[in-house]
Amino acid sequence: MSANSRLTIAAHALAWIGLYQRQGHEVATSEQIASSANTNPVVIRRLLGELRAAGLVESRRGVGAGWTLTRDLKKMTLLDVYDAIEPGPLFALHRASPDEGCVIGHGIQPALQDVYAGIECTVRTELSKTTLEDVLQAVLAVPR
Amino acid sequence: MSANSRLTIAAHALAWIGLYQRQGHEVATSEQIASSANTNPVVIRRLLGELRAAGLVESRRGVGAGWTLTRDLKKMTLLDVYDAIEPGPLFALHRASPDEGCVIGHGIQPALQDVYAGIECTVRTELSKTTLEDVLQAVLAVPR
DNA sequence: TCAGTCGTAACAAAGATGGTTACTTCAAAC
DNA sequence: GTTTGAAGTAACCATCTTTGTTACGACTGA
Repeated sequence: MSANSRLTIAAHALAWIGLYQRQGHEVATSEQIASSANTNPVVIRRLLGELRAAGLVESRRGVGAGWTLTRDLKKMTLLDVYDAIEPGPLFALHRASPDEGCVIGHGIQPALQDVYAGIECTVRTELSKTTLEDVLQAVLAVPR
Repeated sequence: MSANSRLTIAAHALAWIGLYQRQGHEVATSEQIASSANTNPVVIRRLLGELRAAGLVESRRGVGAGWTLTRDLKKMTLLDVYDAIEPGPLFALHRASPDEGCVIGHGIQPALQDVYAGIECTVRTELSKTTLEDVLQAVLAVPR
């Protein structure tokens, strides 16, 4: 597995809902999205549930239920999605606290924390540059 | 666990060896490093083994055995370490291939691949800006 | 009342990471 | 040649994350 594909699936789902709505449909079902992404509807519902908590999508229940976007894809960036579904940092510090009696053990965590913070900052900046509309247009631009 | 701490432990080990050598010692043992990082010597040997494969450190066996740097910490960046120990990409594509019959399913992977490649590129650039000497100096600068 | 879809719990499978033990191999020192 | 200390490495386990799957309750429009 190595890396995780949650950002990929979330972007897939949002682009799918956006295109579907643009074609005149009101709501998209987790079943439809799962079929396109080749995964299980529950996986989609779980992921969209997190996006809903972040205010990116809404869901309706009952007959004719499904998912809708809360705002245009132009106003949604990959950073919004990332923040909604990725809780932890890119790099972790020590699992167990290093030896405070050792010079290295004492200073290594603050030292690395600064470096890691800088990297996370640039990643976030990069993610914020791409909107889901950019993603959708790039998808549509791929030749068949 | 969430994220992984391999880069952290590797940087810790390299800084430790570097400082130890600077203090006049020839070789550092996995036992000593593990004690400072509060982990198991085998974990250190495994990690240093990968760094050795990348040419960053050397090991000697027999009595008085241990680990040495192959070059100065100034000429070693976090990117060198990252490349030595992190095989996979930051973000993964779909685990199972999406539906090629669907417009989104067909174009989503090339579209996201471009975005992800750009992000990896900036992360690598950031990592290459910090040398292990920078890390060691930052460690030594932390007040007791 | 019915039917369709979300909401969610529960569980399993798989992979990554890290910890531990145990044994082999090596090379310097004696 | 024997001893000794440390690397090399296999094996196993525990934990965590992610993903897939089944099952069933909750909701709501027709």
